[in-house]
Amino acid sequence: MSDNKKMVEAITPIDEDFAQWYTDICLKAELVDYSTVKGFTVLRPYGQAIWENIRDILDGMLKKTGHQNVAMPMLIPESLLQKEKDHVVGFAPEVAWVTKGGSEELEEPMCIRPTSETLFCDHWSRVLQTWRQLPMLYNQWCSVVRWEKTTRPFLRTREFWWQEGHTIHETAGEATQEALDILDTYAELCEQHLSMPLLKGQKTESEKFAGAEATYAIEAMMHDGKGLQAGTTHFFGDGFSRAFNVTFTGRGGALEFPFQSSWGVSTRLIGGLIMTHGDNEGLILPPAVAPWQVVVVPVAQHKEGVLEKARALKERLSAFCRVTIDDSDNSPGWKFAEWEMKGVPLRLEIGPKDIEKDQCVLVRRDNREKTFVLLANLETAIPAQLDALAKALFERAAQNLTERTYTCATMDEVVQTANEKSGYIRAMWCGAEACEDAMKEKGGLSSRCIPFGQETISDVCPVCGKPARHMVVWGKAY
RNA sequence: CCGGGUGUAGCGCAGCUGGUAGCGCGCCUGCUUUGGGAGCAGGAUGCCGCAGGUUCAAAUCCUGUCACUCGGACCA
Repeated sequence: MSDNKKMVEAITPIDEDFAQWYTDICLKAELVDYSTVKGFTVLRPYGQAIWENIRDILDGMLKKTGHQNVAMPMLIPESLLQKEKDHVVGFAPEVAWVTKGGSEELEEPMCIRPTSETLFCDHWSRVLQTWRQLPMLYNQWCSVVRWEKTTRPFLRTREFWWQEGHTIHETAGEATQEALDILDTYAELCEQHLSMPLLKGQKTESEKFAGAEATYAIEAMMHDGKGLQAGTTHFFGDGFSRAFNVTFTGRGGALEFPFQSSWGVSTRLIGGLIMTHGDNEGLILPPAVAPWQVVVVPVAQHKEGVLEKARALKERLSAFCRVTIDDSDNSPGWKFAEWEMKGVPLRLEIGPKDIEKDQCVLVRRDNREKTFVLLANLETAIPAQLDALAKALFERAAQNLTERTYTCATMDEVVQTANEKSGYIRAMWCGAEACEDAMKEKGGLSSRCIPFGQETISDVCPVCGKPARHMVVWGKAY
């Protein structure tokens, strides 16, 4: 009963100010702290633990499909960055430079990697000799730096943590297939483990990665209807190979250039989790990546035997789930609120009344549903509830994605929908960049992707009236 | 980068017609409590974002700067 005011003060209501609500959660759930340098954040233990869980899942998938981890240098000499033209034009405005070593001016400035294509290519140009070495399927977990103007925790920070995969192949077909396969891997990570439904598709020319021939993306939708590019994969053709003179002797004896792919997902996924699943009580974490899947909260813990029982339970549960116990001096109500803020999927309450009956109370974070469970049944009840919660999160997000996806045939419809609704708009497109710009000007929309599942809404581009070439999903994005 | 807002104790804020800093929460100690953010008593905590300037005197006025935040532009 006591103090709902505290809750209200603690976190901005989600419907009142979504952006502020998001920032509040990042801080109140103790995921991040700001550092003294603009745009750089500290990943606190709880945030880092989520990232490590995401990392471990994806790392396992990548290794299963033959990828190997490597570690590249952090600095890129200016001359190396310059080698691929489109690439340098795309990244030059946002790189940070190192110009001094100790007190000595460097002969050549070096940038802190914004991404490592150039480093991988430089390396391959030295080690690749024969087709027998192909494909090379490399990946690295690292942080990169991009000097962004506007920053927000997880979504856009000047330094962020990610994995970047880089592969080279004998043929263009294999490299393209790699980009598409990894897109599926990302989709599996998001949908199966993060309970985030997605749209898969190809990026338009203007949204493509600097230096790529084709960029593919998974696009998620946040609770407020804005899009989030959750991951991208790229097919480079042999552009980088040629620029960096990466060659191998082919099966026929001729010198050839390998075809290349690269791909990445980052700590931005954590931002996606927050904005997909969170509510007014705080974060809600999918069990697969929750640092704690269950929190044991003893009730009336000073009473004879309660704490001992709770601790024993925690030990028992640790055999099959990630579990912690809150045996601090705080009141039960305080603990409930605190662990809800942190998004722990299941709460297990145990007090004197339960102990008498050999039971406990399980409370689901997403709907606060309480169930009394016999202690003997926990080994089956907990996994079942975690599973049900993961599915419910996915369903809720999928419904949001479906309900907020609108279909428009004319420009009037597009503009009206963009003004009145928040979400994705499916509309046809002729392929001209000018029409993309017009969507931005008139509706504030950018092309999210050309989805793999194409449909024909009309025969013409709503902007210019010329024959339509693709159905594009448009939206406002983070 | 452009525009709005904000920097005072760990958090939220008051003090801003100049006179050397306060409230609530939290924190520490003790006792009582414990099924939705517990109660009482006692206690500790400040380079008032930073740097200059005006003044006998600056949290307060002026200038600059840094950071956070919201919106826009830009952008993986």
